[in-house]
Amino acid sequence: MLDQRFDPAEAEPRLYKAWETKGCFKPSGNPDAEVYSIVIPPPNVTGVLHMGHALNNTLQDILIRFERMRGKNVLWQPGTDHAGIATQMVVERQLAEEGNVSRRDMGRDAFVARVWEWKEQSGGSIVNQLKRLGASCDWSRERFTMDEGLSKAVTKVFVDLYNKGLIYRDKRLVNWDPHFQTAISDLEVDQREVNGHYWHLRYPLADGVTYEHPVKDEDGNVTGTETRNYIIVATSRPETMLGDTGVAVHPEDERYKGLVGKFVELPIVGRRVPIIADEYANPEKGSGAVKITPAHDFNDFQVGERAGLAKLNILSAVAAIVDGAEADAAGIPADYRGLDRFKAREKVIADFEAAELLDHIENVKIEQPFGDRSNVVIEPWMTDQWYVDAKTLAQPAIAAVREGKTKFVPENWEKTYYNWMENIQPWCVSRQLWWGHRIPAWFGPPSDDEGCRSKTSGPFRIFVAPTAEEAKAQAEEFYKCRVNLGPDNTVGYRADQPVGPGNRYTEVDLQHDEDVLDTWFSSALWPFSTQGWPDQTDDLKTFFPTATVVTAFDIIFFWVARMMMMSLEFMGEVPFRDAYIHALVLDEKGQKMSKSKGNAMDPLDLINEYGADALRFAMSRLAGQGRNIRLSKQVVEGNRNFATKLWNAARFAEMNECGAPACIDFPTVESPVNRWILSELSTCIADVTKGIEDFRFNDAAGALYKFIWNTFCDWYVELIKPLLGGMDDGAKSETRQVCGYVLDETLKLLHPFMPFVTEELWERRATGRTAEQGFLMMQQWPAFTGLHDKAASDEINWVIDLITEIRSLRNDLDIPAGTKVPFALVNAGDEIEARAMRHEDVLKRLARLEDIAITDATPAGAVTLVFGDTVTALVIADLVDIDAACKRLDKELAQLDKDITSTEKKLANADFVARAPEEIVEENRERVRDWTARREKLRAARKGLEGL
RNA sequence: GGGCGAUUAGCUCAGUGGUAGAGCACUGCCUUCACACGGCAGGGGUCACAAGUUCGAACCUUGUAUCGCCCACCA
Repeated sequence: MLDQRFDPAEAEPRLYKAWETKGCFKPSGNPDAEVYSIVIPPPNVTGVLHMGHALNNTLQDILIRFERMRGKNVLWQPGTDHAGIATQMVVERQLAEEGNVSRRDMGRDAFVARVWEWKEQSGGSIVNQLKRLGASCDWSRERFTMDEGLSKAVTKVFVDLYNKGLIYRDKRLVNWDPHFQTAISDLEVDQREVNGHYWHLRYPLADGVTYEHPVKDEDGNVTGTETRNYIIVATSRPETMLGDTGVAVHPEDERYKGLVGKFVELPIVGRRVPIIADEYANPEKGSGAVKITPAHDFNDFQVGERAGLAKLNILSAVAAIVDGAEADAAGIPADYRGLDRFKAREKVIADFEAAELLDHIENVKIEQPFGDRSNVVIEPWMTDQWYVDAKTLAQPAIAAVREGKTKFVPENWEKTYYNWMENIQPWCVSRQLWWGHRIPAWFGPPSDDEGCRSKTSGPFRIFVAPTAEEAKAQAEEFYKCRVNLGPDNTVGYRADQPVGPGNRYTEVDLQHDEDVLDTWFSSALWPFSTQGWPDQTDDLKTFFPTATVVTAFDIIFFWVARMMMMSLEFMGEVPFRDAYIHALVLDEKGQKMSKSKGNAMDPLDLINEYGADALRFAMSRLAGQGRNIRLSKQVVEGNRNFATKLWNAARFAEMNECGAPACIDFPTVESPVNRWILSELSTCIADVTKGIEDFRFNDAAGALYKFIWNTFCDWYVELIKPLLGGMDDGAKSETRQVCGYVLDETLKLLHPFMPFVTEELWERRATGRTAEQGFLMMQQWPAFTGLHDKAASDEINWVIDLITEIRSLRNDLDIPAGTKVPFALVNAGDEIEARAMRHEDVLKRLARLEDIAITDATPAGAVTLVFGDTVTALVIADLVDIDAACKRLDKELAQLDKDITSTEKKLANADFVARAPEEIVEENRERVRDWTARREKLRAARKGLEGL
């Protein structure tokens, strides 16, 4: 006997373990079956399950369980991502808490060993959390982006791209994160609006130059000019003036035209820098004159390139402090050395103020770049980094989507994809971290006879190879001398080797690049690196390309686009046929959930409280395409209630011995109610199947909710109670079979969404089921082989409508629920009378009727109920509230009058009749006929009431 | 600055040319033998606004307003 409720806390872990132990998550390996594979978006190894993961993996699990039940050879490939910055951060924090030495004191090898240790001990707890959610990944194949195999793939891709000229080293401005002390890619920078200032600084003009500057009154009208021996520039970052190498004005700006070609004398550093004309200067912004710091600003960099200005690094590349070799050349005073950039800012302002060169300060909101993980202001920096030629790789990736080889769902994300891909910038892939894939590049001294492969050649000769030994061999071949592999952790290279005859070195030390690759570089290979590439494994042949990738829109650029590029380059194929882009999970107010806002809901809390099924179904029902999901506790609770409802339906079945039938011979089913529910089931199967196929999870879940609660529980169960309690053994047996069958089929349909409660019920309903049939999750997906019996549907819908009408009337007339009322059909006709008699028990039971009489005249003291246009039925009651009955009729009559009038008006319109499709016109005519007939009957009933 | 999306019942959202829908919340009744995590019955909307196309518009077109998000080099 089933308990009154499902206990998820007890059942879910037990069921999950049973599935996993029995190997249910492994691919079937059936060579005749179609293959269906998904690679999980690898969560960070440091990650904890959040709502986004919960949604993302629920949707994948639905697809996976669905296709598995459809008999496909299914693989859901799991794994985690080494997450360079995040992981390094976690371990460094741990070191600090334990009072240990810092990473730098520890040294690279020891630190990396320590991270691995952390990973083995505490990494990947998210895997267990995914199991709580019910994710049916094949964990025996779990991968990690820093596995040996995946690292091999990463190295190969880097080397190959380098050899193809698609990876190169370049010195240009990068987004420098001063907190983590590494370069980051454009995507890892968030623009945030903050309260800031424009400092309007006076730069004295050199060589005694002066000019006339317009003076404005308070209303902005020019009232005259004043003579100035300075030019004003506005800046939100005053400290960068230390690295200024120019001042730009717009060529058409009348105010400054005369100053182009002149110089300013830069305060503090005393450097002469030119005033140049450049269209970048916007006369409307600030003072119209803009200071140019090419080494610390992306715009200025380009202006500097055009004007041939020097690029002076004034901040140290180790921390955001004023330092570095070039600071000397820039003439920066000694008391600025070692100052933090913001301290330097204060000092610059103070110095300007002291020199009476600070014109004024303006309070403004400014957009500032922040590191998305560090949350500190990004410093644009001139450094040598590795870049991927994304523009070249993007072309086939764009074409593949245009040709429909990969489809985005919903389609509108293709625009976002194109937009980004068509404007893609070089991808900076080197990171100054220790945790990650070390870049397979070795530096040697430059040679005179051949420049190195980087765009700006720099002082290095670069050897890129899969292993140090191969790099060494390359170098020996190149230098024609002895080559040593330099020790790790030494910065730079030894170019101080003696040069021999013929301008050749006699001995060379190679230094392994210190940097590691962007984490997303390895993620981009995930669909094929997890399957054994670069080896041509069976898994690779079987499961690549994958069917679908499921991810949130904020990952399109980071991951989806890059998988497309890498996959097309190295596999010559798209990595997935469909990219399903789902929404973000927001809180009930539509705010993005975040720890700092304190509005984050923990999926594990919800799972503990309501069960994983409830959370999964809640999200599925809300997962409409193109919509964000607003989740609240209340919604999850509602879906837990749904699970209880299903559970109790099964309990009802159990009490009434509705077991699991071996099979149903549909054509032999006799009872209309059973034929009706089988028809409804067919429709439900079609809707759910189509819904999942089309990634319309909310439609599929909605169809199930409606079928189970409204159709099965509210009506079918009630309608069959008389049959189950009746004397007709044939009907009873048939009903038990059909009820059991429909319930079992429903469990299958619901299983991808609510795997636990359905599996539990399947097991508990095992009576009559053979052991070999096994788990519900391994059952075959229901096919559309039920039946569609229109006559049965018409009949049962008639019964349902009649019961509803009578209940409504009873309610309006305040007839107590317990009171049984006599009921009569008046001149209803043979067919209707027969139908009513067939369902006499049900009608009496559900409408709470005393009896059903067949008459040809309205009984005395009765209230008539007009049901449909052919049936006149009536309710007899001793104490009827006449006023209430009249009111009810009047209300409906008023509505009918309104409807009839407006429809008649429509039909009187010649254009409508002439141009609208015939069936629409006929539909309207029929409507008027029905309504008019009904109105006549209602009017008669109204008259009858007045006589009481 | 560019792009995308949204605006339908108190709330969350379906509905893409033919009589406005669901869930939750709300109101009333009901401890009826699967379920009070329940049942039955209700109330509640000029479909943001304006113009246009059409016999007919929540739906198509254009514009406006408000909100949200993404991208973009921080004077």
